[in-house]
Amino acid sequence: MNKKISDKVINRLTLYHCILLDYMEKGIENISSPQIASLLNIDDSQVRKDVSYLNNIGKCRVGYIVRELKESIEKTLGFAKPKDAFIVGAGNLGLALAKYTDFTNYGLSVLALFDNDPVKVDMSVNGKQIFHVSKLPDLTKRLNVEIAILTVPRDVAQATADFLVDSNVKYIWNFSPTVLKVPKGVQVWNENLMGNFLQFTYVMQD
Amino acid sequence: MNKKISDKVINRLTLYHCILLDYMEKGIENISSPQIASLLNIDDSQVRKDVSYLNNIGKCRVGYIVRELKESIEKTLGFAKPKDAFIVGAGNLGLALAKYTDFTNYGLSVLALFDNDPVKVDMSVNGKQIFHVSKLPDLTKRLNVEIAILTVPRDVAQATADFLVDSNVKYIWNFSPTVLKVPKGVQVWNENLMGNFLQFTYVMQD
DNA sequence: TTAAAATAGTGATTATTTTCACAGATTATG
DNA sequence: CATAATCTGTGAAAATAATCACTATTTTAA
Repeated sequence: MNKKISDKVINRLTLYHCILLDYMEKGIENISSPQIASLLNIDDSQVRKDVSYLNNIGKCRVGYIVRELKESIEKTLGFAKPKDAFIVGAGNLGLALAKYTDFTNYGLSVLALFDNDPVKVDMSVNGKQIFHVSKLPDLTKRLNVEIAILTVPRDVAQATADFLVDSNVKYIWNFSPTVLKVPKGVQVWNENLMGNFLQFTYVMQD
Repeated sequence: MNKKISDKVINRLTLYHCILLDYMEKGIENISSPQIASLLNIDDSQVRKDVSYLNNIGKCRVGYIVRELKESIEKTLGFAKPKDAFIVGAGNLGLALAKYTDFTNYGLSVLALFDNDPVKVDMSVNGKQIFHVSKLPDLTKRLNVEIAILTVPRDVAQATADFLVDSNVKYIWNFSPTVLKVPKGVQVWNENLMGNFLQFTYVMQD
């Protein structure tokens, strides 16, 4: 069952996970595919197909066990394996992400922030220190960090990305509204906030 | 040519738009489909198919005119039609979004923020006032705002969404990691930050 | 005890998306 | 001027994704 799971399925699984968290908090122990489907306005067979990628078995007439389903999603999507990251750019968005406590629930640890503004350097956010960006190459090496969360302004995004690549960063989660050029072996995930918004608002047009 | 454009195409068009912005700043006047494609690691015929949804004509052996292509994307995706929104939840993420100047480039105006913390109320961020959330029903009506950007903590997200629905909000851009239940006629777009991240990190697993 | 209702699991079908392949057009070059 | 190179635009084919339809199972209730 090690078949590769597509992006679409993963995205839905994370939404199922949100629902399961909610059910757990409410103390509900079982959930059925039609229930999940109706919350997301999708087909219930879709839910069952997605779940079939996990090592999880539902019960007829009852559905899935909330806790078990939640845990198999976590296991499959790698919540379990903790991942360390740096936030590069201690602007508003960078600070917001640094304070975002939900990250830890999903296995992501932000170890530190970096910025080139002397005023910000040596300040501390949510227990994480802000370093001058010149310290980055050394720290990525020493702490073995391969993930950078890029929250710098658009006009310096590419230059910063180049610097990250030189510092041996392998994965860049890019919040700048720009398409980064990186060499093979380095992966970029574009958050593309405005793009998502436009996708949303496109339906508003008559 | 009023065929509905799918989410996938829209998402790619916004990425093309980022590239075009960049080319314009660099003063490059033309761009070809293979150029765009190689930046995004996609097929060049894909780019041409996507562009065919726009009212835009490329030139053989030259490609597209950067400025024209950029403008037809903006027109098609509705950048032109300005949209007013409120940010609900003046926490770190809400404040970061309030300061995010790129919004205006994409036709989104944040008119005000709302929070229930008395300390924050009446403060001002980037020229936008923070109101107590109790003022929201009146202001949505008076300013005719239908879009809310929801950045409250997860545990109050559903209750806040219910309140927004009662206040006649029609579109909710949801940054809380939770699936909202809303009546028909109200649309939710889940930003699902952690979900996106997990999609990204899934490839890191061996 | 039996029938009805609800649910998972899944193969088949349909719909959508991506890629391929090539005609037609244009530019550059020798 | 002719040839080669390189684009766009697009119909056809291939790949992917979503939905349908049905079976088997379990629970509930008459």
